[in-house]
Amino acid sequence: MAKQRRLNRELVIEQAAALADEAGSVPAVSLTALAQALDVRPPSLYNHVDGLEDLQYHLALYGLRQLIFELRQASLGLVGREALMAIAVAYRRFAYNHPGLYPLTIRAPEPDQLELVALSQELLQMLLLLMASLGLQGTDALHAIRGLRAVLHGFSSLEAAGGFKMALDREESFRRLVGGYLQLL
Amino acid sequence: MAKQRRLNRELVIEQAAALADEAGSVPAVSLTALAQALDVRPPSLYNHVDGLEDLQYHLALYGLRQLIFELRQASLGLVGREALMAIAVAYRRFAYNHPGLYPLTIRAPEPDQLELVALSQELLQMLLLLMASLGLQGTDALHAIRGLRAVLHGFSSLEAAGGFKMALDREESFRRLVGGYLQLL
DNA sequence: GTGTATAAACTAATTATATTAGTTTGCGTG
DNA sequence: CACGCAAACTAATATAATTAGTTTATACAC
Repeated sequence: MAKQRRLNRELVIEQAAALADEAGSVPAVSLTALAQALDVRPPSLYNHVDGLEDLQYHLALYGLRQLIFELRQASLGLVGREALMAIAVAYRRFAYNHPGLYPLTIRAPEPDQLELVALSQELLQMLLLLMASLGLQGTDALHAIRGLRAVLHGFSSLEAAGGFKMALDREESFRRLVGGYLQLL
Repeated sequence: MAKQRRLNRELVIEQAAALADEAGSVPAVSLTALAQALDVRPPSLYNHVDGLEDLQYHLALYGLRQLIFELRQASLGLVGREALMAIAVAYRRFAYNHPGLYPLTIRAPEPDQLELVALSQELLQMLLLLMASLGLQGTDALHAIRGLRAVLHGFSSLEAAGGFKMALDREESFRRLVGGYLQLL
């Protein structure tokens, strides 16, 4: 019953992501709680992750990778406003389903966080292509992307934070907001 | 040099707010750091605040009160889209100037947090009046308010998080997004 | 003015967390 | 099959929040 080797970084990150989403928050994932969930002593985690900060960095990578994947899936084969609407729906769903992971996908990467920078670029590239399919280029496209992100992040994070508790259809609010915004482009 | 009585809850909250905004984050305000800034031992803070959670609750109140005040100031004497644009500018500025306090103004109040609920109502009421001045009522007004909040919170929080680091005028992005949204109403 | 009750500070101790150092051991590779 | 490494461990340290119990400044009654 001792010192079995069964962990690796991926398992650690996955378990941490599960805990974060269950708890609905990142700081709820302590190394102690994570170690407990993995049936291991806290120091053992340092074999796979370089402390709490590093764990959160890898969680951010994990979350952003998954978000990009789901957005890509959602927009497969679509172009223009249809593609953007599909992305909007997928974005909102991701934030809703992953209240722990989602906030990590937002923080801007430091220049030295190479993988995170690369993923951000990837997402930007994907949106640039879609904007182009809609006829937008250059600074117009960039302003449009900033606006889209603001709209999606704003709605999704307020919703995830329980901000829309009034008895009023949230789907309808989302449709009006995103539909309206896409019309503007 | 001993046991002078000089603190009260207001001083404690104000210092905590200052620390939070300096550090740009709420969790950076530990009771230890706060006590140090006030030249007091950590347990002494319990005479004014009922622990860390209670401190953060009062910080949220403090922040939301200030936000509402600034939004009100900004829209004084204005109606319709002009008023909403003024509010948008003030909202963004608040988030930018108070990176520590701002996130606290977002979390939805629990039903038992009476003062916070009241402040939320106050803000909602203010926006409802402005929407009415624009001819919007009932569910249309509510959807419009949700959209506005999403737009403002989305842009402001992404900006405050350092999310718009590309060399592209942030003012212009903001003008386009908010101007466009107000046109839709 | 003096005495006293209270509020606000304190010290001391407990619990929980992250982290480091140093040790043991399972297990794949040569 | 032995041997080295990686991954687990134990032990210990530092910082944070919190509680209990103690001291004392100060406001107010008399």
